[in-house]
Amino acid sequence: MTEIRLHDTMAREKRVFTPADPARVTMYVCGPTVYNRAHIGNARPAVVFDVLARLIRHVYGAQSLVYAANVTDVEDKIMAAAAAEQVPIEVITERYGRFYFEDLGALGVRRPDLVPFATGHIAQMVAMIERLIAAGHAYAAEGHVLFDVPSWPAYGGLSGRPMDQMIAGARVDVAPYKRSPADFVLWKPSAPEQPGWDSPWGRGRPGWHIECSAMIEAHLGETIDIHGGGIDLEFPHHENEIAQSSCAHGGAALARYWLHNGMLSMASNKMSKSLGNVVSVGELLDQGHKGETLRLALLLAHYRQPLEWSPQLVAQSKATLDRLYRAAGEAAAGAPDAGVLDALADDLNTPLALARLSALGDAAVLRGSAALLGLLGESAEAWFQGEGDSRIDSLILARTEAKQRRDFAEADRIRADLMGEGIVLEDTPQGTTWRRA
RNA sequence: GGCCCGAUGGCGGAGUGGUUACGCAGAGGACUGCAAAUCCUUGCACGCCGGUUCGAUUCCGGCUCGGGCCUCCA
Repeated sequence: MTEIRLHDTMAREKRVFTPADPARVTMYVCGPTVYNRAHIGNARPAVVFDVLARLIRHVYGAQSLVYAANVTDVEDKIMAAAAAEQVPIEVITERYGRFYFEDLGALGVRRPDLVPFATGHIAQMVAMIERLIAAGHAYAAEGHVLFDVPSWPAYGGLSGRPMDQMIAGARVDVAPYKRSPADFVLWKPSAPEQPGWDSPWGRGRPGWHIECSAMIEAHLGETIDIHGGGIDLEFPHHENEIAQSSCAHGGAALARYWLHNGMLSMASNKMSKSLGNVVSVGELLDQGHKGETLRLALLLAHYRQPLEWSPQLVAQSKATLDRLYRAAGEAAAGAPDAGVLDALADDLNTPLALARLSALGDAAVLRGSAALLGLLGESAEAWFQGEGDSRIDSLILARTEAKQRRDFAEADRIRADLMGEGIVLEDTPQGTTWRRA
């Protein structure tokens, strides 16, 4: 069996991956807060962990993996978006939740096995909070419930931040109801016009971190194999998840391997809505880029490295796919190449896997290997031509006839006109084909 | 200020204690009516300063630069 090695953020090194139960590998990845259209940076973890899911299924069996990714559908930004449109939050979350999965689908991302929504798990969150209070790790104060960070000495292990230093370094105004500046909210009160649920602490809503802990427990268990997400979630989100889950489970580890993808940048800064340097997946698709081109662009760099998004990156991705599809032709997928598989098994080294992919000579092996990356999923004809076009076909016929009577001026004029439309003609021994540039 | 990560050729991007991938772009050639595609050939790099070593791009330290995070926030 192929040995998978993964870089574990907790251990800060690559470790051999050994699932607790190879027949049921559990993976959880933090998903989106659905209040607007996903940008291409948001798509990176989805694509990266989709590749990991494909790899695990290849190695351990198609039915071996239980992959869950949440949707946060109650959060202050959602409330703000709903207020701006004067609609209930469900209108916002339903709309952007659907966009999210449409966009990811275009990128070839398979829907995770489980997609839990936060609002569907309020009861589990309340129950977990009650257990944390009973265990002495949380306390209620002024309608809030806070996690008592000093009660959990191991806090900070993932991000490498000693607790005392964080308390000393707190630079924001500390809410008066907090016992320690490091304490974080598990539950907060809702004003009458805000979405809320009844709880032992009054009508309110959950804090951001508790939803992941509760949904992981509900769907995957106390200790999962892999927990993933963007590196920007390492602290505080994942640190807080660990504290909540470990304290609710008698100290049991939340995850055995922690994986974090690097950030996508644009104009040399992290792509983020607050900075405004974003480009949405929808925009890119509307510009005519194929989803697969965007997917490959995200896989051109190793997942832990930062990646600068640029038109050149997309162009390179497109050129690479053109070449791979030419090599793949209409072959059916065969068994994947061992070199490609090994590259992916080595902490998802997609750049090395792609280099080895380029060197493959057998079209069937190429198809099968690319499938591990979720690439080359369509026929070469569909990739290059899309839908049939009778107008172009007739122009090609006219050009062929011109060539036959050696009227090259006319033939070149037709070719140049089509080139102006972004249609490239290629003469082969079997006749003339066309593709979009 | 604190914690963490990174620095490879025009661009993207692997990897390695000693012969330094691969892709894109570029150059030359073959092929073509001319192109395109394809094939062949080819130029171009390991941030700076020390240390360890027979030998460092690779290990260690410092520096510089860049990026991420620093708690109900993105």
